[in-house]
Amino acid sequence: MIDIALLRDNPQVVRASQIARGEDPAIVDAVLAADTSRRSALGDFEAARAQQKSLGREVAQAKGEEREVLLARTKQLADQVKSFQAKAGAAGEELDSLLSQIQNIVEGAPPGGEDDFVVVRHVGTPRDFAAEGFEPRDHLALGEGLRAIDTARGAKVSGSRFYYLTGVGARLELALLNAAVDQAVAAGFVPVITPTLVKPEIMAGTGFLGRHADEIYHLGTDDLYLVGTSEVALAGYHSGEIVDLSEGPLRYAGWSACYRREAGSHGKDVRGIIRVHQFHKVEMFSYSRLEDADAEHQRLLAWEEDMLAKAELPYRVIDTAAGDLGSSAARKFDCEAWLPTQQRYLELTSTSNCTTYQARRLGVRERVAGGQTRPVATLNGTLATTRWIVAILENHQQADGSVRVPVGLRPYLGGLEVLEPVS
RNA sequence: GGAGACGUCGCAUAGUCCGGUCUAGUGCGCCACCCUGCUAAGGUGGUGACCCCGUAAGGGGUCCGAGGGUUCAAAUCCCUCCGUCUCCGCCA
Repeated sequence: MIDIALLRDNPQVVRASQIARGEDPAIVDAVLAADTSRRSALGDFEAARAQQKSLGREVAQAKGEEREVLLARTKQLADQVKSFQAKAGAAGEELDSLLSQIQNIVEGAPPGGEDDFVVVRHVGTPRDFAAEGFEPRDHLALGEGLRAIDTARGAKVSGSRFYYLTGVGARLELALLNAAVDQAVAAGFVPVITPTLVKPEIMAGTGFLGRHADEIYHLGTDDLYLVGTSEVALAGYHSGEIVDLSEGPLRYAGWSACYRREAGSHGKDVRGIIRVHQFHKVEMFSYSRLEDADAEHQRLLAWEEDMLAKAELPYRVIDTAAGDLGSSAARKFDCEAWLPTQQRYLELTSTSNCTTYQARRLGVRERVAGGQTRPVATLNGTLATTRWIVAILENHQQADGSVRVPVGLRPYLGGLEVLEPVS
């Protein structure tokens, strides 16, 4: 939810943001009109209600005939109040519905669509497998050789885009996630294991039930949603609360399974575990003051890069274009690791600054000097996911099909230095 | 799954049976000021959220777990739901 006051005072800012995202700017005028009619309806209701209350007090005092006369008047008024209230309610809903369609105001993101990202920097150098004298295997071939990844049985049991991680595969995932949690804790994050089923209002509050609602699993019997990231549960954690940010941002590191329907991605990344329905993720989540949000965003990005350094992966950082931002994000940076067998970069982390968009919907506020409250900013960023296994296997593979374990992960694998194929 | 109790403005609690004087009382906490050479104690006042009108001062409205209903009028009566607790059953 964007700030209606911003829209009233600076409608051109909102229009510009909509245009940058490739969305319809005309909705701004629809909101302004709905706002006007809601205010007028609310005024009618409140005036009538005030009259009803004061008459009610007179009724309580009055006796006999005087009371009868008053009762007749109040009965009439009651109908009027009811009808005004209904009108005001409807006008309010109309406004909310329009306002909630407006996505967060873009801040600093490059204009354009998915392909218009700006590369911020490259870190590390992709290996030259030709010079090393062998053809790199892809992550699934490597994973099968290591008896680490089993997509055939995943499909047998659960369908396409499901998999088993076995042996060193399972251990490697745990190693990654544990390394991520340890790093987060060292940086002051509170580690959290979150619910993965959430109520509709929480899912809607984080902005995931808009355009891409068909990406999300829904349990109809219980009207609960399976989260696609622990961001959802962590954003909901302080919903409806007034939080204290006087000591700096509140930082949580969520550990959870993540579920995605991957509707509309048929035929894309079908091999292996690049794009799957279920995976694990450690996610950083910060509640910060709005004026600290940019700095916090940069910190989240830096922590992501620390993890990538532990995994010893070559990657680039991109500044996502406005048209490719999620509805909640004002700005987003992705870190993409080099994938040798596909000669392309693969997203491993994503950090978004959602400014006050989610907090406004979820009612997360802070108290400021003077006793006033205002919405906080929320930010999130990836520390590790199952997908990282793809990049680690491919980038650290050796000619014999074994895989060198990055030094930073060895403590989490009992000191193991090389993953050896099972013959 | 069954039975029962409970949910009030930071915390604790009154009010609910019997609807209007609740414009929600009180204690604690907190804030400001006063007093006291410091501290403690004491005194006075204040003390929530959200929305609308207004430059402001100020005025008005909504909120007693949530949502409906009855009524001229609901914290109070009725219904549904949610949550917490206790007991029983069942399952890990």
